[in-house]
Amino acid sequence: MADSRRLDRLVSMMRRRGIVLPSFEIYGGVAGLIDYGPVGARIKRKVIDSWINHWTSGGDVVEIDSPTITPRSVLVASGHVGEFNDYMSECVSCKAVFRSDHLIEGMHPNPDTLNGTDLDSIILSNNVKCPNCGEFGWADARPMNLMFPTSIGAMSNGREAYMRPETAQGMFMLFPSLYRHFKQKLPFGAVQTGRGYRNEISPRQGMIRLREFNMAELEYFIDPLDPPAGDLERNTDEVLMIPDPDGSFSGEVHMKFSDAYGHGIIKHCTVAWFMLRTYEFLTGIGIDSKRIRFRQHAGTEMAHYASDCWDCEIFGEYGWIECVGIANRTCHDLESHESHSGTNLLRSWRQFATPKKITGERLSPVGSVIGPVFRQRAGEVSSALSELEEIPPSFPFLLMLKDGSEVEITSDMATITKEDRNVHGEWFTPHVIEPAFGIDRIIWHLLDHSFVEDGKDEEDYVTLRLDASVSPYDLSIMPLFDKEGMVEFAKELFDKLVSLRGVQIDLDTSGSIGKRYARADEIGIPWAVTIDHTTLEDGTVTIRRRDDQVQVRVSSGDLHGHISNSTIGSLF
RNA sequence: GCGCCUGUAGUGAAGGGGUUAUCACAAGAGGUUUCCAACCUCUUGUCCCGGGUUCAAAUCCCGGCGGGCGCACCA
Repeated sequence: MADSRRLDRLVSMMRRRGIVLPSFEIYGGVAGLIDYGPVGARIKRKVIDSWINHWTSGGDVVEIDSPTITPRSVLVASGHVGEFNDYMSECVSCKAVFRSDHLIEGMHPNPDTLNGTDLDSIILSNNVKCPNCGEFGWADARPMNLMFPTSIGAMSNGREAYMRPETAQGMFMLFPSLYRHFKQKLPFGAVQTGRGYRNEISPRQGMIRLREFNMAELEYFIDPLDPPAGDLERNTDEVLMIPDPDGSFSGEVHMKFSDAYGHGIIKHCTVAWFMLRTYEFLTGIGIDSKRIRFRQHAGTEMAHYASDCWDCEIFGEYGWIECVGIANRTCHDLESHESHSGTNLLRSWRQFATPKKITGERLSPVGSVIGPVFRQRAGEVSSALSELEEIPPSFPFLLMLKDGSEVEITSDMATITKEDRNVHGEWFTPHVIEPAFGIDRIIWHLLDHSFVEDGKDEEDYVTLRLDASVSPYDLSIMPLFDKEGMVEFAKELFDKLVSLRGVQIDLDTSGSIGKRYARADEIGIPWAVTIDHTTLEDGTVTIRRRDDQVQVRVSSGDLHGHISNSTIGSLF
């Protein structure tokens, strides 16, 4: 954060050129909401497309898309309703606000399970002091809900719902379909990009903390007994990592991913693999590798669902900012959704290498006795009997039914049968490894790292050195002058090139040629094609490389081929 | 949410209780020009919103909204 004016100039440029701007500005604006303008929206589209392609090109990951409106019950099961409903207490003398459960740390075994009244009485009876001013007066604890509530249905009695705080739940909901799609074989994954919502208390730092934000998440489902990993040797960069300070390593280390896993810093091989893939993605779209680091969460700051967690942080004008979270969510989500929804569809079958021979004893209900004794409940009793895993040592005994009630079973109600059977496999709940990307934060750092100012002729000349994969236009076409048919030639060339699939061309005919190069450089267009007199004679054009202004001359036919193959760089 | 600072064309700034609010760059039209923000002419466009004080408010006061920083919160 050396030059605070650089931040101002970057933000000004982003507004002026239509990259990122405040939303609803003519009505005064809304904190925490931003617009991507005409140029920014193209950059964002390219970043998201690169991201989806990065994860799905291996064939084991598919893209899905699910609603942002999410029924309350889903978010109760996921833990978000509890987690995002913290109570806050306000000091009456200095107006400072604190999380109520943090104030009574150590005074109750589970402070985060308490309601407002309980919290208030514990605060009162323990004479809790305000950490800020030292006074003892507290206002009633009030819930702070970071989720946007809404309701499904136009009338007031609609079903309770929230705008999703993350996209991950959509992938969990779709697990049965994914399981079928992948022929019932782990591992597999699903990605989703889209909006997430968090009603932040005070959004800050431009587009870093937003109330509505773009996220991109991958949920990768694995067998915990057979965790997959790719080739960790394939990237040999020494990457900055900050291991859990409570672990055996402390401080910073520079290490290859394979070594960090080998030394036990990264605990899970799939997590290590996704950290490597994350690093490849970020550097691939132009994030400076020297400004990337991975930080392991300490046990105390772990999100409620995660058992091991790494942040990928990127350094920019706001310091180190978390842009990606890579978490081992274990079986928490799927298991919780199974129990809350009452389904048993969120599991996977694990085939044993060799079938296991089970020999054991089982109770067989005697219908002729159970029927007359239990009447309507006879069916429940019978199934509970045959599902008993351990046979009680003696009769009579008490049998617990599904509804929690107990019945007495006498020896004439069941016979003991021996059974031998082959078990070929078992059902289990898959574990989930989740890389979650904050797209807006990544775009910010792309712009930050690309924003280069150099004083040509004592002027601030701005070049956005975006990687071609994320630049808003593939190239800019500029007729040198507006005469002798140069503009007409440029328009024909434009029409030919934009007919190519996915190619975006900028056509700029106004102002001097130098001004047009400057305009194109400022929004990061990597190539500028100039139409000049020679073009009119032999059909060749010049291509100028943004980052060093070097030009080459090619036929317009060659240009066509190189554009469609994204191989313009090979001409230089 | 609290405290301090702050809000003037697209961007950056100057000014300021009283005629039509100023400048640079940017943008548009035309001219000129044989490749890096050149030049000439013309043009478009601004005092965050609401209330108050006043003969008169963009200017002073209050509130809201937005922005920056610190605290708190959050990942």
